[in-house]
Amino acid sequence: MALPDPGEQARRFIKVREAHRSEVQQDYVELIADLVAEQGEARVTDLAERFGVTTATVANTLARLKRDGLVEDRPYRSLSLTAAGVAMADASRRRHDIVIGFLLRLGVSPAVAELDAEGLEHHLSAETLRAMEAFRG
Amino acid sequence: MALPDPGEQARRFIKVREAHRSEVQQDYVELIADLVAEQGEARVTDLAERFGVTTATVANTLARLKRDGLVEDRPYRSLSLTAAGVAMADASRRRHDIVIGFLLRLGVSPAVAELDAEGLEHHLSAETLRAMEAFRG
DNA sequence: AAGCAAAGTTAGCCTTGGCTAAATCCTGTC
DNA sequence: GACAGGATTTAGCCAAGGCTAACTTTGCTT
Repeated sequence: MALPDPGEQARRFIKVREAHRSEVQQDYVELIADLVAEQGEARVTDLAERFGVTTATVANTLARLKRDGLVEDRPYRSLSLTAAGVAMADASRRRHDIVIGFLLRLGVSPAVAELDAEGLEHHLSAETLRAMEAFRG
Repeated sequence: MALPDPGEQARRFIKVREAHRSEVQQDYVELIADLVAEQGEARVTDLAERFGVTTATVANTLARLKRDGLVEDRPYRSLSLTAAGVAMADASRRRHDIVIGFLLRLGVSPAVAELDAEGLEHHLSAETLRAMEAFRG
């Protein structure tokens, strides 16, 4: 078990740190899209309840999403996504579904599949996602 | 595709945030253990190079690891782990190897397996790890 | 044994993403 | 049409984990 080349190893960790930076954004746009689809609107209170944080934290995070052009800036209005936000939400949802389906076929229980998918889905390369899609029990 | 129960969904996101908090610590103890095993010692410069950060960042992070009783506090000396640090490193390495082996059997290329494993390994429940161990091409 | 280069540490800054408390806005009810 | 209460935002705090720049320690070389 030789150690990897230092530069190669660094590239891996840098990749993980990059993934972390967009994780929260992806989770937010995905949940906003889901709420709009299911309930017609997404409110700050809903996000706070479902993420398990305070509404102040949601407001803080939304400010970054607005700054980055993912969420419409309409204070005191129901949340909605920009075109870029919708695109990110679609990609996130698709990936989320692939991971869930894969874990279920692997024999993981539904509850645990949903639990693990939430953390897993942000750290999968295109190649691994394809392998998961191709996998049939 | 109904939305999950709000409390259930919150528990998932809280779990991911908890995992994030120990990720860096696990990566550090694992790399320190590997370096000691392969090279006889682990130096701050090695960690910085392999994580892709500055030595100042490593020193900063090591201060937290020392505070938390995972790394021996011996300034200007080669790094070594406490008993707790060794235990965490062993668990991390075992999990890392399970994930790598699983991805390879799934058909993912070695380079991508190493890349994805680095992000993946911190978000797997015991059940999913068992399923990955049991999986044979 | 001195000096210098490399290694390590410290100081001070930034962003992210949590929090509480307080202020502000909106809305339904009377 | 006022107002109470719920929803939202703002202000100010904190820790983690990045950075640069400056300083200290170590250890090699001569």
